[in-house]
Amino acid sequence: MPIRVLTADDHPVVRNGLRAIIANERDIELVAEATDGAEAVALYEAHRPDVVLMDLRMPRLDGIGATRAIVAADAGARIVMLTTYEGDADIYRALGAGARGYLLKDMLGAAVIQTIRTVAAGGRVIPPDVAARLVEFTPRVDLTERELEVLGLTAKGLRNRDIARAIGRTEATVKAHLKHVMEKLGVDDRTAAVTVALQRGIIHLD
Amino acid sequence: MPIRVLTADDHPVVRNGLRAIIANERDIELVAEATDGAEAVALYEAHRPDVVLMDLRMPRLDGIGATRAIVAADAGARIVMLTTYEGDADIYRALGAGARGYLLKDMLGAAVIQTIRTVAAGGRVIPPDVAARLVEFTPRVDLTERELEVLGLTAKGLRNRDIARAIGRTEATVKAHLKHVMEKLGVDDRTAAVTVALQRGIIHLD
DNA sequence: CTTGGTGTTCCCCTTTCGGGGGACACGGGC
DNA sequence: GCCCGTGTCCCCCGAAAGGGGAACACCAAG
Repeated sequence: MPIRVLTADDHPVVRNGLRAIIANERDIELVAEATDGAEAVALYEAHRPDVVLMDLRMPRLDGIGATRAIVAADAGARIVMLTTYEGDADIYRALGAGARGYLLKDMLGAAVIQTIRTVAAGGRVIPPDVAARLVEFTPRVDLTERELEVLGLTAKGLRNRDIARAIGRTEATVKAHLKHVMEKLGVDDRTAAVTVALQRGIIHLD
Repeated sequence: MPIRVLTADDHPVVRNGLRAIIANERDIELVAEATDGAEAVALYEAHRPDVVLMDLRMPRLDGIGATRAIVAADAGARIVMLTTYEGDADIYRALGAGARGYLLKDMLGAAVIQTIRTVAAGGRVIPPDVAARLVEFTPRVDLTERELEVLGLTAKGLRNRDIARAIGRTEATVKAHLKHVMEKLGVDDRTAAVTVALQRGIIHLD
């Protein structure tokens, strides 16, 4: 029995590429292709594939959300996040959501196939080459909900006073949160806090 | 005689996808695949393809630089930038560098084929659907070299004083440049200047 | 040649930030 | 019960940042 695979990516070119890569393997069968996270969840339910190759960035529902939804319904789901490197935070979140693997898009087709087989067999592919090392050198940073909220508003260019109004708190509170954020990120000004958080995937523009 | 095409993208998955899309067309031939900008320039010289499908973001030399180099050597080169939307500034730069088309990666394979034919025939494909509109609503912003330099250092989290030292000018000068940047971008603080510039592709992290 | 625009440079003044603390309430975990 | 993380708020003060001019060089157009 072949390994049944579902792909989820909003770029047709990427879907085509994965289809082409999989087509060469006799024992791997592409059962469906989703174009966004919501569709991925629906198609997973409909086909119950052995492995899901999921993009992180998608419309409607992103890869993290789709992974959470699928794993919630089927704890045994084998999902591989296949994306470009967008910061260590996304890796933590993907694995935290239940992903069994994390592949970078600059890997060769052979690596994709290899990963599908490994994950289908119940294994995990926590990038031994790339992410693993990056993760070693970048201590994990956990911001609280409030800190994340304040940082997000800071990224929009709001002043402490306006952030305070936005969240219904005093400016002193906002300053305290931002101070903690800067400490955790190891920087000493709001602009650096924002760019570092963006690089590490802790926050996103949009 | 078939339309001879060269692709340039650092993601194997994407190259596979383009190869698969092109393989279905009898009159289009994929003559070579580059994995970065420098290779694209070399392969262009070696094969002189009719059309180049070029990614914007690549190692060593990016799509803009590769386009400039190719066009400098062959003014008649027909290059299509094929990338995800990363701000209007990149579109301006790509077209300014000599690209004949600008395709978004979320377009269907048919659109890619259509574009190849149009550009091969000497036409231009300035995205009639996406970029065109976005360009209408986002007035073009041109920052001077100095302003760009100051903004870039600001994004790294440097203080005005340190930026001043870095470029060998006084802090007052840096503040003036930054003030102009904020005016041009329509914001009133450095953090917003950075995030807006990032969104529009005027500057990049890394 | 003179005008006008652009890019660069600089200073003064007011507002906002960042860093050093510390305080108190609430909740879960040991 | 006690501790610790989280969230809230406060003070003080020096350091940055933002806003409003303004001078100068340069180049292109009238």
